[in-house]
Amino acid sequence: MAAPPKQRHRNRILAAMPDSDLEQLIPHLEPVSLKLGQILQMPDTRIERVYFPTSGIVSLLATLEGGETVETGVVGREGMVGIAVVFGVERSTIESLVQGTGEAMAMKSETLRTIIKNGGTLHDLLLRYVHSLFSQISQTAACNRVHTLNERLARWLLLTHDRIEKDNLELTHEFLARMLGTRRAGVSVAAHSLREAGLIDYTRGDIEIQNRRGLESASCECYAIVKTEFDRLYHGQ
Amino acid sequence: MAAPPKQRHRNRILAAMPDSDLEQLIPHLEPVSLKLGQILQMPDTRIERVYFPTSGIVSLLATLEGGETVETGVVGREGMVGIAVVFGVERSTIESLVQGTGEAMAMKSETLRTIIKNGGTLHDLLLRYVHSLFSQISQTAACNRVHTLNERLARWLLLTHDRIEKDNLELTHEFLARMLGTRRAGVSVAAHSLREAGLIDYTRGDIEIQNRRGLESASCECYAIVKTEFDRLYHGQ
DNA sequence: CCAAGTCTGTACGGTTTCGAACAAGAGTCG
DNA sequence: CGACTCTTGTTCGAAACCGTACAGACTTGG
Repeated sequence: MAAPPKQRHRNRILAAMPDSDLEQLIPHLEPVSLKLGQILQMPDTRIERVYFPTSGIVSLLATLEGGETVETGVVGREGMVGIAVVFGVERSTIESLVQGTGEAMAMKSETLRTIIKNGGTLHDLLLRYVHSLFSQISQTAACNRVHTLNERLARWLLLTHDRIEKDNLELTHEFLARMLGTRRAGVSVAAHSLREAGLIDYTRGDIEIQNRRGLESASCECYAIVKTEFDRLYHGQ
Repeated sequence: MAAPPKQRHRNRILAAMPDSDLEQLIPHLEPVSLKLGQILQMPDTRIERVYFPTSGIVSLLATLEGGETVETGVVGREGMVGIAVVFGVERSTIESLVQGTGEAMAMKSETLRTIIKNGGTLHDLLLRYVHSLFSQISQTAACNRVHTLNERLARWLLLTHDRIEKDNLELTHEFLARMLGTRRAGVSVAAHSLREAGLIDYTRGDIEIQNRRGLESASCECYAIVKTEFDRLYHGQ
């Protein structure tokens, strides 16, 4: 039972394809659900499928010795999970973890490889997407170096808010700590101060965005930079 | 006056191309020298040319408000400067700065775009290279978050040493600070402690690697991870 | 050879974050 | 309901690093 066409097009990459090209893809796309905490791709493991999210959000994580993790990028319905396949490699050091429940259209890596082998619309779209992701990761690298936890938390909430498309995020401080590469206690303190400022509210495992504008000024410049680059992706240069 | 073929092949991407393909490229390649401190690409500015270094080393920098910079990746003779062109975009937020004097083969962005439009060997090689670069930047993002300045300095020296292919690096603490996204004074202290440990020696503007093994243990895991991913690039998976 | 500029050594108090720990509230399940 | 687990609040001293400043050593140019 295939998903309705509308659902399919919620992914921005698929949506940007001409109907004729998209129709060739459809037989190879399978709707799957993305469950919170699900690992779509393990580090250093063969990538079997790629995912075009239609809702929900996926974190790209770098893993360090001792099991510590740091988020380096996020993928929502503007992108695809499994870009290594576009590069023609079978595995990568990055872990892909579902951070917000949702749905996606999945495709076998092998199929994608065949389809993009000789260029074409999808290939072009994916490469442009890779550019945005590249910008995002670079900015994250700089951000992690120089900005405070408060700023980074605000940035993270904004980036996630943009992708999840609702006002409440179901996640714990512990989870946030693993994304931000810091201690749970640190997140609690930072979240507390954002709450004090009236920017967010939360109870256990549920954070609510209350004042986006406020969050934007509490955040570092990195949010705006990454957002600009993503907007450019789908609205020309 | 064209550079001798041998010089040309010092760039690993070009070296990996079959002779027949490479010959088609040669007319479009122009030898240029890379001078310390030279900016090959400015952020948010149209990328006119791409560079295949044959020696020397180029830093990829993220720029922050207030002019602070943080290095997110490095390119030596294993790669190409200007990957945004591969993605089909004209500009990126990244600045490319020559960090070690050397030489490169340059090509017009427009030419590269035409050549790789319909796939081909160069396209495949570039994509695989992008994967390595991707790994490097992701790792840097995580590294910047969790590792100490001492560890990161050791890592940086090793990555640079691998690319510069000589034992002395001509650069000041001030320069290193801009790469590592920290204070000059901080670098001086860290460098001092590496010298105390007998791993490096230096006078003003000149750092000498004295004990690679030692540096490797002083460095964080990130060096090994990035190196492994690059080695894989040119020696199969 | 002297003056000016550049580079490194080092110090200061202050901020951010760390690692670790314990308390208390909220939900869950028998 | 009570025991248990999960989540958040909060504290402690310690570490890393910050911004700033100044001194001294080295280099360069007149």
